[in-house]
Amino acid sequence: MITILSALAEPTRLDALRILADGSEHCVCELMDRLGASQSRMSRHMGVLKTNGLVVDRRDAQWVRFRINPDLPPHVKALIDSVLAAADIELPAPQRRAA
Amino acid sequence: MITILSALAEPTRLDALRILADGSEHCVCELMDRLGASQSRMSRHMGVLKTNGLVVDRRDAQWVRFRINPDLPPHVKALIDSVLAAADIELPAPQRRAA
DNA sequence: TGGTTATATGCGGTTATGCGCATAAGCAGA
DNA sequence: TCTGCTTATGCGCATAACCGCATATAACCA
Repeated sequence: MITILSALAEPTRLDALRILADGSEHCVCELMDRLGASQSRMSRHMGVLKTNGLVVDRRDAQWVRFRINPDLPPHVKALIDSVLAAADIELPAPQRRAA
Repeated sequence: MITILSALAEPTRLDALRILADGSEHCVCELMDRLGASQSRMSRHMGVLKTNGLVVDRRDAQWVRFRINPDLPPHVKALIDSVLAAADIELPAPQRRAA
């Protein structure tokens, strides 16, 4: 639990998880681009998420595709959902001008 | 959110929160004793929880009584509940011998 | 005032974490 | 095989986190 919380307590990792939370696979290069992270930084952060069992990866030609670990224990899945939901509330939805 | 997760990602702090989760007040000395933590360590960890708004304290004679912040935003309260629930599942209930 | 209990904090040391840079390793296509 | 694209990793650095020790602060009581 401590290691899971530590893994979640880092902005780039949390952002990556949010992207992965759509349920589909994303390669490191996409995450780098979308999060503005350097290659080594992104790779290491994904390594942390993988080591802690939060994500799984798969080699696909030159790419490595990450997705949320589909075999996550239910209470861990619930925890991640709580974290992402709380983070969504914390950053208020982008304001758009009234019409 | 990151600061909250960081605050939760430390064993002594998480254990302290679990004790506070009964809803009542607990002084630092009680937390020290129950968690086997030194005085300065316990005081500093409670300071972190306080700084991050997870708990509030109150001077009561020589004691300082801590309790979960009653004004916690609902999504943060839900997050803490998820964490404690997940931690409870992770450490299985202590086995007791069959009769 | 002086002594006791409870809590906070300054300081220094050790370890952990995050980063960039350079480079290695894996894969595909010419 | 050579080249290019993608990802992983060794290394060193800077900073943050955590700890114990000693001391300061606060409240209580005699």
